[in-house]
Amino acid sequence: MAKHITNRKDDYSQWYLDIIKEAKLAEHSPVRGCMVIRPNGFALWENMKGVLDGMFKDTGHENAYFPLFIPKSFLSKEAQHVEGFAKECAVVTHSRLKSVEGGVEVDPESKLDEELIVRPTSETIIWDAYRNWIQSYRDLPILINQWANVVRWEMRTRLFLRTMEFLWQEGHTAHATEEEAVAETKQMLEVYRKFAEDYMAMPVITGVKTASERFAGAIDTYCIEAMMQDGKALQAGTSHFLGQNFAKAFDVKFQDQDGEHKHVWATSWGVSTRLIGGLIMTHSDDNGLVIPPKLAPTQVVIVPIYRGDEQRETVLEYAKPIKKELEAKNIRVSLDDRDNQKPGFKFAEHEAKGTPLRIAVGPRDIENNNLELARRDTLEKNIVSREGIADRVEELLSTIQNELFDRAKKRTDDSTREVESYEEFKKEIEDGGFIYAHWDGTDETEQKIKEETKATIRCIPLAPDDKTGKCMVTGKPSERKVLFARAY
RNA sequence: CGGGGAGUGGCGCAGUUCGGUAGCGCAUUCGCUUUGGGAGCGAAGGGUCGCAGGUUCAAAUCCUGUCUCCCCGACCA
Repeated sequence: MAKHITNRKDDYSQWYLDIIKEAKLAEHSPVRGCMVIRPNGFALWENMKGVLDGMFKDTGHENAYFPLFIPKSFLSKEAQHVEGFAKECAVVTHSRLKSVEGGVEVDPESKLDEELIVRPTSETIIWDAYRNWIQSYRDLPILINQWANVVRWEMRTRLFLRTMEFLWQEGHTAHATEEEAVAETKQMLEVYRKFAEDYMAMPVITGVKTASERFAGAIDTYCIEAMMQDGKALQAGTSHFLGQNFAKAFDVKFQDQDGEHKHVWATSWGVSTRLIGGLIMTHSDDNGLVIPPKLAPTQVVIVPIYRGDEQRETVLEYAKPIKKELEAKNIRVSLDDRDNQKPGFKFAEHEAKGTPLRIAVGPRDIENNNLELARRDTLEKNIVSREGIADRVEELLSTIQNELFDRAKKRTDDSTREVESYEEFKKEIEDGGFIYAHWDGTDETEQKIKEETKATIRCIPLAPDDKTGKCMVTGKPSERKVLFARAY
């Protein structure tokens, strides 16, 4: 049998690329570091967007859109923010091309007075707008999200995980009080956790970033961290408490009930197409992509099996009502009636694409009033009765969703250890996974660990931990263990 | 920016050591047979061998230059 996907353990990078290629999710573009998202990949993204967007609206947010271009001067207003993004910005300097012999060149006459930056994130342009929108405490809070593309001029890229241009959502909120902004930050982190775990079936650890890993311009960066099958961690979403940094930089004040003029409090939060990379690396196997049912563009595929035109008609007539029954339950189902591919090819193809359930019907099944039901996640096949198929499928989709999470959770838990000594840490980190260890809270120690072991502090978990101890490196007192891993 | 690898029909590759005028698999098109795990046979179409110079009677192959992509690092969602 032809096999197109590399073994995971053999070469994880190649395996990851094979999955994307075989599932037709995306491919490299002619422009370095950019990505063409193919229809299969985009359909998945749209489903993810749909769920997230609903969750944002449920928490009182609304969508808006801000410009792609940011005047250079805006980026220089918040010192830390510039520091963080200056090194990776695409800059527009001219507005015209002109024809020359053999092609076109930039018209030097069209040089812009002020260069434009292609947004690496939209805090600055949004806060410039908020200044005009906010006068009174009655104008607050502002709870806005935007779906957009951003550009970060990365040195090294990987499909979905890090591309120069990527799609994301960025929420930007403004509040009258610190407490409210902090609550918003935590609320959105919880939205992300819920989405990752309940929809992507990807277990995550929630926590706060250390100072060195913090978003440029934030007071606190909260994050969700997931563990991939190769033992590396993936930052899957961030929610930032920005304090009054941007309000001060863009002079955004409001008059409070007490008549005082105050700077507003801010948050921002985002998740990106990187989530697709996380989804791939969490569930896929050596047969291809595995998509959790809740997000799968196609949840069930029906593959007819027949010999000759006459049988084809019979089988399709048997299959069509099944499709209708499933659709009546809002199950996303497709009937693969292509006549130019054999069933075996279709089986393999739908496995590569990650369709959660497959129903095969042929003369044998019709005769016995049966169907063959195959799970993508476990590759189990069962002959089941035609009667009550819709209920069975509905239940099975839910089972698959839950079991995908349980398996990923077990894998994550199994890969999570606690260590006491630095020696032990150095040894354990080689096996990948999450490691809890004591840390003295200093930047220097964190840096030293990173240089010596390539491991970073993924977060200081929100989950309570009252076990005090001593830093594994310096022996200085530590209030709690923090989460380490090598990361993407 | 450092280290490694690669550019040859749409895709994946062989051919380069030792120059002789381009080949294989998949895909595509047509025909017939097939269809319960990536079909078989027959026929056909499709490539100025990344680009630019040079050596030579002759260059995918040798020399010089150059561009691009991928992987591993540094940087980062």
